[in-house]
Amino acid sequence: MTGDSSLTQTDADNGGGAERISDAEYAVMEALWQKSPQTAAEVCDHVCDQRGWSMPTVKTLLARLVTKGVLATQPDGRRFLYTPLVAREAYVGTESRRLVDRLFGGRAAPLFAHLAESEALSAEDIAEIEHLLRELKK
Amino acid sequence: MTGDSSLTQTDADNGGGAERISDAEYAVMEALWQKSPQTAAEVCDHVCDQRGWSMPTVKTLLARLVTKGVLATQPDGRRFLYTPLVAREAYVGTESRRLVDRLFGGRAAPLFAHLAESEALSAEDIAEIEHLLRELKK
DNA sequence: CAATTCAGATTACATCTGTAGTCATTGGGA
DNA sequence: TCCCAATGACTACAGATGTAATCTGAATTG
Repeated sequence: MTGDSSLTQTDADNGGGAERISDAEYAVMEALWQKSPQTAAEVCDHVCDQRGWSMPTVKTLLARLVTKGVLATQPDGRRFLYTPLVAREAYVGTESRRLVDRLFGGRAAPLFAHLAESEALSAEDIAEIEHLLRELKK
Repeated sequence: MTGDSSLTQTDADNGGGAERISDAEYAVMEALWQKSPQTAAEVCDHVCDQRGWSMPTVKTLLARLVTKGVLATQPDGRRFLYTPLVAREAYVGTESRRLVDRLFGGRAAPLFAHLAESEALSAEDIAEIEHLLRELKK
């Protein structure tokens, strides 16, 4: 399973999975996680308004993400199609764990407690979490 | 209640509470949250080994934190005592919310679900969370 | 009282980030 | 066929960050 199709990935962080994605870069990833592949122009349609960016900015961010090895490019005529190489799930997982590790000594309960205390939990959230707990105990 | 003691705070982010604390800076804050006030040397004792830093590095970080308005200084003879101006609670709250907003659309339940799925929840965590839930419902 | 030393202040510098401008190429329409 | 418009590549540049060296002034000590 070496060459599926023709996605090109710049060898960057294969393996460790470090390569942090910055705030601005994250916005671009969001767009691509919602739908991919997309051209730079399409990505811009999704984010330029929202963030007040111009095309060059998006181009730069896309390029950086390719360099970081989290986006793959695929030539499509004269332009490129961009596809995420890391799943949103993975990213979200890494970031969540980072936070829990840093701020709560790796324990999730204190985070939960904190959210509860700061009233960041809606009734819905609570109901949903109870449900999840029941699932977990099965 | 204007002049309690003689803490000096550089006017920086009074009000908004933005002023992000960087990763390295966070390590310094951790030390001061554990015990304060402390001198630069004491802080270094706590973090220099851990992070492989030298005194100058700690000094720089302390200075930046003072500029950012999250540390207060208090002269003590020829040196300074540093004290956090923002509580750990507050910081942790802000950062948690940031994550939940960015990654989970502001909902805590999906975060919880994610932690559950990725087995980041220990049995202890679960028990504790159940307990918290019961508290919440009272 | 002078020299050493310690602490803060200033300066340094590479990299990362945010945000863009400009250049060069190339496919498509006049 | 030739020029224009679109597109990726390269360059730019200020501010944040990580990490530290050096300068400077004052306290300690012989």
